[in-house]
Amino acid sequence: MTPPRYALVDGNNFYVSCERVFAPRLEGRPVIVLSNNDGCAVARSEEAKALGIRMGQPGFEVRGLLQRANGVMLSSNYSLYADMSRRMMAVIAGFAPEQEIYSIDECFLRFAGFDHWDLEAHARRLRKQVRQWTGLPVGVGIGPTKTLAKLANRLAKKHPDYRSIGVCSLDALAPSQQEGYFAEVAVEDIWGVGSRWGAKLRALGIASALELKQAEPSLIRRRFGVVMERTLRELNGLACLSLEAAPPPKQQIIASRSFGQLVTDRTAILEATATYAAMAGERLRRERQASGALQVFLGTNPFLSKEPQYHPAALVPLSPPTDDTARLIRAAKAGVAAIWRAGFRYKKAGVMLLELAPADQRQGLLFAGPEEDHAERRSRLMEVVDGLNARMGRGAVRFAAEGLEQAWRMRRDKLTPAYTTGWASLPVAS
DNA sequence: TCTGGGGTCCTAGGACCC
DNA sequence: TCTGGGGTCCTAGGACCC
Repeated sequence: MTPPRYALVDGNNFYVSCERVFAPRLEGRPVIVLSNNDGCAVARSEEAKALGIRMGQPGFEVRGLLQRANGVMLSSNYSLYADMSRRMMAVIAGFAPEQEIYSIDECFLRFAGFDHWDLEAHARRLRKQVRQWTGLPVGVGIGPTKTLAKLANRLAKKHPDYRSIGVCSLDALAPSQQEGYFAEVAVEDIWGVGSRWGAKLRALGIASALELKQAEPSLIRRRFGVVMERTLRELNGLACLSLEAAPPPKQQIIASRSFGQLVTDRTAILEATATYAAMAGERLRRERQASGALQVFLGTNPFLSKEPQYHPAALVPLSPPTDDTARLIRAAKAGVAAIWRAGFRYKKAGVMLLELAPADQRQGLLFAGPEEDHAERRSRLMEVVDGLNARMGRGAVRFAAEGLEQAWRMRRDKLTPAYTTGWASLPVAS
C-alpha cells in the first residue's frame, strides 16, 4: 500500500471571488478587498495583480491607479466570507474521508488507502462541484506531504502548464519532471519560508525549492532550527506534519481594532476596550473556555514618526477564571485606568484573553464570594445574549459600557451587503 | 487624510533549585 | 591557582502562517 496522499484545496483570490458571486459587475475588472478599517489590500483579483498592486499595499496608494483602470475597491465583508467559507468547506468535505480546515479559504485533505484511485480526476470533479454549488473557483494540489501539496497547489494556480486545469498532482510527474518544476519555485514561496528566512537561505546559495530540497539537513537544522529542517524533509516526501481534523483548543483570544480616527478621549478608549472585551468573551464562550487573565493594550500610530509614541499594556488577573462578559469588561476598564495617559493620539486598542482552560473544569474557590453564587444565573444570561446576537446580528444586545454612538469605530466605507446572512440583503433574482 | 487582525511555534537567556 | 552542572520554568523576541 502506498503512503497516504495529501491535497490542499484553496479558494482563488477568496474574498474577491466571494464578492463576485453576488456582483457580476465585478467580473473582468481589477478588484481589491481592503483589510479592516479600509487599510490595505488583503485580496486582489488577477486583473488587480496584473496592475502591480501588492498584497498588503495601503489602499490610498492604489486608489488612483485603480480608478484609471475602471477598478473597484471594497471594504472587507467578513460575515459574507465566513458564510461562503462554511459552504465551500462543506462541499469539499464530501470528497475525502479526512479534512483539516486550515484557514478561511484553505483546507487539507488526507487520502489513505486510495491506491487505485485517480486522485487527479477526483480533484477535478471536486473543483467542478464547488464551482457549481457555491460559485467559487478553487485550486487543488496533491502530494505525499502537506508541504508538497501546498507546493503543488501553487503550481496549479500559477504555472502556465496547470493554470487552466487548476489541479496539479505531483504523483503524475516523473522525478526529473518534478525537479524541473521545483527549480522554478522561489524558496520564499515554500510553505514555512518567509521573507526573512528566504533572504538568509539565498545568502547560502539556496534560492529555489529544488535547492532547499537538496540542502544538507544538519546545516539547515543548525542555521534555521527544527521547523525548517521539517520543511526540508517534507519536500523530500517524508511526512512530518499530520492532519489535524479537530482544531486544538485556543491558547489565547485577541480582539483588537484600529480606530476610524485618532482618539484622544478617555471615554472612547473605555468604550472601545469594553466592546473588544465583549467580542473576545463571545469567542471564549463559543470555545467553551474560561480565561484566567486579561491584557489590555493601547497604541499610537507608529507611522506618524514625529508624534510621541506610546504602546502600553496592562495584565489583569481573573480569579477565578471567567467567561462572563461583565467581568471581562470590568477587568478591561481596570486595565485602561492603569495605562491611559492624556496627551497622546491613540490609533488602536485591544484586549487579549490568556490562560484559557475548559470552562467546565474551573477550579472552585475556597471562599466563594457572591460572584460565584450568581455564576449559574450569569452563564444563563450570557447564553441568551449570545443567542440573540447570533440571530439578530452582532451588537443587537450589548453592554452599556460599549457605548451607543461609537464614533471611534473603524471605517468600512465600501461595504457590500450581507448577501447570505441578512434577510434584508438577500439578492433578488428578476 | 490614508498603512489589518488573529494566531502558532521555537529559541535563548535569566532565575531559581538541588 | 583558579569559581559545577544540570534541570525546570518563565518571558521576550523572532520567525512563520493566512
